[in-house]
Amino acid sequence: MADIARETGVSPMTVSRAFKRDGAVGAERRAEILAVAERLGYVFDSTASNLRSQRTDFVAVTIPSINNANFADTVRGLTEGLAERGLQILLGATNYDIHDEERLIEQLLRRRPEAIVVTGGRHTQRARRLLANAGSPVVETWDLPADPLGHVVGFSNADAVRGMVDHFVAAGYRRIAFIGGDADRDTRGTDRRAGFITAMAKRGLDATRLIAAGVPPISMREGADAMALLLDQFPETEAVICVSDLSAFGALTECQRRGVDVPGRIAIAGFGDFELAAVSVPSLTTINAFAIDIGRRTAGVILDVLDGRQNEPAKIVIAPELIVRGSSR
Amino acid sequence: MADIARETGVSPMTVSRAFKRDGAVGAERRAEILAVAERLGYVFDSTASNLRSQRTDFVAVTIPSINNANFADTVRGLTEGLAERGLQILLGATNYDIHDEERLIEQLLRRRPEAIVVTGGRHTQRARRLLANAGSPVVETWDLPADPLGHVVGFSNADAVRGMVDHFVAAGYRRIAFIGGDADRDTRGTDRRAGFITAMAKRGLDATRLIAAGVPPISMREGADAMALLLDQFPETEAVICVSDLSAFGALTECQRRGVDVPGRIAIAGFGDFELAAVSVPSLTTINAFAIDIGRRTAGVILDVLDGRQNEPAKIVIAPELIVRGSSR
DNA sequence: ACAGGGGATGTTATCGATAACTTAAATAGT
DNA sequence: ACTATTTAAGTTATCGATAACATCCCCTGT
Repeated sequence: MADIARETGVSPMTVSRAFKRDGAVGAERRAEILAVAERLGYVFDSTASNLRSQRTDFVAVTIPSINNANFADTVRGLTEGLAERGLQILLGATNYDIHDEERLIEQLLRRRPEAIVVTGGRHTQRARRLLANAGSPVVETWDLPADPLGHVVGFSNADAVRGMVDHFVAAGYRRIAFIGGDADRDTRGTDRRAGFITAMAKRGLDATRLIAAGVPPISMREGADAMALLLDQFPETEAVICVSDLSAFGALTECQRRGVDVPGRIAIAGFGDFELAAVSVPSLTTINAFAIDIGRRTAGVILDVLDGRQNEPAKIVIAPELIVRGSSR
Repeated sequence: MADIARETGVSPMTVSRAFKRDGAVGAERRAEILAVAERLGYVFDSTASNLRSQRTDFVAVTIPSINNANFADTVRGLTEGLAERGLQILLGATNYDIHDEERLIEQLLRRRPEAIVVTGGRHTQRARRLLANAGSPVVETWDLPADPLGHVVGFSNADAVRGMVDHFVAAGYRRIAFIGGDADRDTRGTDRRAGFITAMAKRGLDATRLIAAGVPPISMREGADAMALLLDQFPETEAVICVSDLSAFGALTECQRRGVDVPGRIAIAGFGDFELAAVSVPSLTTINAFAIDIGRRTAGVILDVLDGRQNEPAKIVIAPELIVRGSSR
């Protein structure tokens, strides 16, 4: 900046102002400064700006995996919502592990983000403390934690699956199974299974047809393997709810390989309304959790908080939508 | 740090050293300092560190879309390879648009990354200038640019599709079509189509069965629409190569909806070896571009450059693998 | 016993932009 | 015509860690 200032015959402060949107600089002078900067190949150094202004224009985001269309959609909604204010996403993946999450959160907080968005409401004790002390707004998403750390934009995974069970029972299915992972690593998956069990139990139905298909998040392949197990172990099953559309699709393909009619012999439901679910043959009954809206609404909350329009912890409840398609009645 | 120093009875410099891996601090003293820091709820402030040390421990990465399993895999490979050195990924999406890419690159360079990884070898003139002047190593991936900016880890998209055409011709197919997007936004998609055309032309085969199915990247749905068009316009087609596995799967489902036998009546191939391709029924013939290896190798190049083990521009050529599955002979 | 070397610690100045304050000029208002 | 207000600059000090250099102490070898 000093070079540009010398070249233009102004003070460095004026150069600094020329690089800000609302900087108090005359229009032609600003144009000249920016032209000189471009000619010299100058690129603004935000590390200095970050330190002095105590603003980084980062929003930290943790998601379980970047290779998941649902979370990617949430990130997209966030990115779009925050871009207009010049806020950049600093993204990290937790690999569905709350200890990895703790490490990641600490790393991210060192960068002094303006806000931090986490996926889910279950964290290690230390992660909770770090977030509470961070001084920046915290938003928990994709869940409705009983004891929120700050703001919440999400829904109850358990309730969503309960809705699916209710629908299946109303449609006449009774012997219903659940396919999920074999550990509590993926807290959303665990909540979905819990929702299945309570909904079945409430109606006096057998809630023990549970297939565990590998370490969460389970893949299409694992969904297929799970369906194979299910057909062997519980051949009388009429319908199966899978923890995600990916495993549901895998399960569907296993039926196709075995010549098992879907939905005639067995109905299948997934979760997440991935594009796959709409396109596959048959298309998949599923639950749309409005992933991109979670991102958009989260961005809205963050902007409101940073602009002082929102002071109380926000709680935005997304209502997942049941989508009945060809894989079930 | 000053507070911790006072509390512990050492100088701030010693506290600073205690937070570095190889800092010259006695083991018990370091433990005491870290304990005091934890008790005070101190979180290291990297903004100051970034400025003074002129190191950010960021590696900037631009990908076309985060909602793509291939690019997500590359990011995963990168993340894993760089994590051991404490390097964090700063990720941005270009939306398959080189003008968005230019803006993104400028934004990212302001953060002074240690290196920058871009997807593809086609950039705006200004983006090229920015990258060339950045002073940090540049790696172009997922392509083999004729005029590289720096390091390259990739493969020829055109050659990969040529290999697929060769295979199809060897398998006896002659009337072969290509399904892709309708614009040159996605340069990899454009290269793949070009590879198809030259390979067909070289063999004297009709290379005009080209279906454009919407703005790249084309979705499963658009792949299905494209297959509908193809079956109407060129009903004699024996095989179709799709720009990606997603569109190939969409195309497959359209055949299933219409009762068109795959591969009996028409063969289908995709690109990318997404999990979908291995699981679907029939499974999809495709090309594995080893996305995760691109990420790993790129991480390797970056570490080599930063450690001074690599001074010349690296050119790492990945050999895509043809995977023949049930959707073709 | 003493030079030489390495490990642990302290001191000082600095990274590069900008917040906060001040000043000068221009414009508006009565 | 003269004060009040706005606009466009300049000055100075600072954000918080750390590079670079200096110091001290302990250990080793001869």
